[in-house]
Amino acid sequence: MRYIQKAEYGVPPSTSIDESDPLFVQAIARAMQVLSTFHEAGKPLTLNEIAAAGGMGKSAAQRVVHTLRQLGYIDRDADDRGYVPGIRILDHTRDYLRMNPLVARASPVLMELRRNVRERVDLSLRDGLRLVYAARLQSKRETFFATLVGQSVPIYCTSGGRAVMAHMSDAEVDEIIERSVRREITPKTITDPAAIRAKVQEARENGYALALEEVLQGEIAIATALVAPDGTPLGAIHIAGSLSEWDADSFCRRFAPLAGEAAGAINRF
Amino acid sequence: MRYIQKAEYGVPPSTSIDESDPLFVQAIARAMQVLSTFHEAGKPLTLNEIAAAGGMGKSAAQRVVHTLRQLGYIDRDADDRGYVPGIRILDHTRDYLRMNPLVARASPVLMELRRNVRERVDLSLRDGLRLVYAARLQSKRETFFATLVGQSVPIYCTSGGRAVMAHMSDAEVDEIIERSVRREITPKTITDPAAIRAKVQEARENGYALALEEVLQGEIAIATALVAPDGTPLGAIHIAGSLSEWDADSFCRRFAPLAGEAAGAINRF
DNA sequence: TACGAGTGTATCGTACAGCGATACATTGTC
DNA sequence: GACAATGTATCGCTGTACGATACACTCGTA
Repeated sequence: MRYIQKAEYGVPPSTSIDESDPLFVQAIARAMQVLSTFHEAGKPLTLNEIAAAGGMGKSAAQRVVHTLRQLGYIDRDADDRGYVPGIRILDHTRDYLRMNPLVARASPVLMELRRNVRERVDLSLRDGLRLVYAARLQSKRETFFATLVGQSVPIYCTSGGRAVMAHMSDAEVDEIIERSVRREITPKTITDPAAIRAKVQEARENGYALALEEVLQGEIAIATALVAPDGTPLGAIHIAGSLSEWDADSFCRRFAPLAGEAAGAINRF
Repeated sequence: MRYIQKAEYGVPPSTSIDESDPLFVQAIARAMQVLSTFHEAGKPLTLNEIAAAGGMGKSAAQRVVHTLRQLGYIDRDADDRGYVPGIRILDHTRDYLRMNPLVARASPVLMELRRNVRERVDLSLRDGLRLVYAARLQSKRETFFATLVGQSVPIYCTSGGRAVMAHMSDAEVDEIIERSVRREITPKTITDPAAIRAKVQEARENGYALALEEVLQGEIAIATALVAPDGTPLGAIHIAGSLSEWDADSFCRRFAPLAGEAAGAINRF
């Protein structure tokens, strides 16, 4: 039985450290930490692995896993060889998507956009230094796992990220660049701060952002930002295609106006 | 700012009661219960509402919410009017989908199926008395919210549910029918035990299950079961279309063989 | 077939984490 | 301007969750 690679580019948590907060319930934190262990996992985990990864004793892990299992948030693997995330998680997924007003507003527009664009269309939301995909409308050729809800990518080297940064002050942009662990995800990934700033500036001028093979070989993507009424960027709309079918110029000429229209429709309520 | 209806047909948990289990950490249970409060919510919740819904005191709710907020599993509403689920939830969504072997195996087949079928294609997984949608490939006309990952439907009155029941013993089927809270979700919903058993029997003979407007007006759906090597049904593949474009006969003639093929391809590893 | 290293499970006395009542500060609604 | 909501903070007591340890079981290997 094969399991899918982790392949998570963005830094997951960052969750700034919390200590000696009288309202902070550490049992809950541990539970979430145990669940988060799976972020790094490529296969079902054993109790000891969970304990080790979470920096807790075996007993603690035992209790937490036991409890989460009772509740359906953790399951035994089909072959009874380890623990995997449980299906109850999906209930919360639905709640999140349903109660996020941006997703709610964006969705019909996104569907409409997908009708006019035969390429992949995504909606991503900003979370710290990364963008998390909340809705993904696949094009025909992709694999499902390239388009998972919940997948996240770094801000510094993606079209969506740059679209978002374009709506920030230079200071904020610098801070993001600074705090991001920049690495060459592909050979084409731009990691140099000055170069990133230039791409952001370019996005400001064009009204959309462009990224070429910076996260995935052969992929071209453009994005436009979704902003709150006060101008704060909240996420982005992406259109992604293959360089085997498009060159950068024609891709932009064709899709930039559509992406811009869509973002505009969403941004003015 | 509008929020999406809850519209959850299936009974969410069932989570059999647990008492005085020495390994059971109630703080964790409370955390999950707080998160589950959103299942029933149509709008951002206040602390008091959360406390009341969870049957806990205000202080307890305060601590739990505070903690979950620190960790990113709960956020303040955009207008700062209440609490909503946080984005960190999506990270776990990804883990679940990625580490579920059935989803992994089924996905490519599903994509292929969608290519040949211009209608909506879904993958659902069984959880007790309900089916939870794990992957949804929209057709052109639907709204996004009709096709949310994590949405769940009852087994007793859906095509997928009947496909699943078709692979169970009569006793098991009866138990499901018995324990389900059967109500007429639409006027066409079949709630009579004998009638349900007949539909299951029909599914056994045909190799696929059919449901007409039992959950959604105007919707026709057929489904085939996904089974474990030992024969236990784990979920189903659905193809759903509109009765404004199809009559039942031609829908089945056209799609039943495709659905059968797809399920077959998945079931033999 | 016997070993041993790895699983998951069960038990138990103790300390301190989390409990809940209560009081306060802030908002916006009538 | 008074009121009924909201979210926030404080504080002693108690019972929950802690972690060490011992056990049962399933593997793969020798």
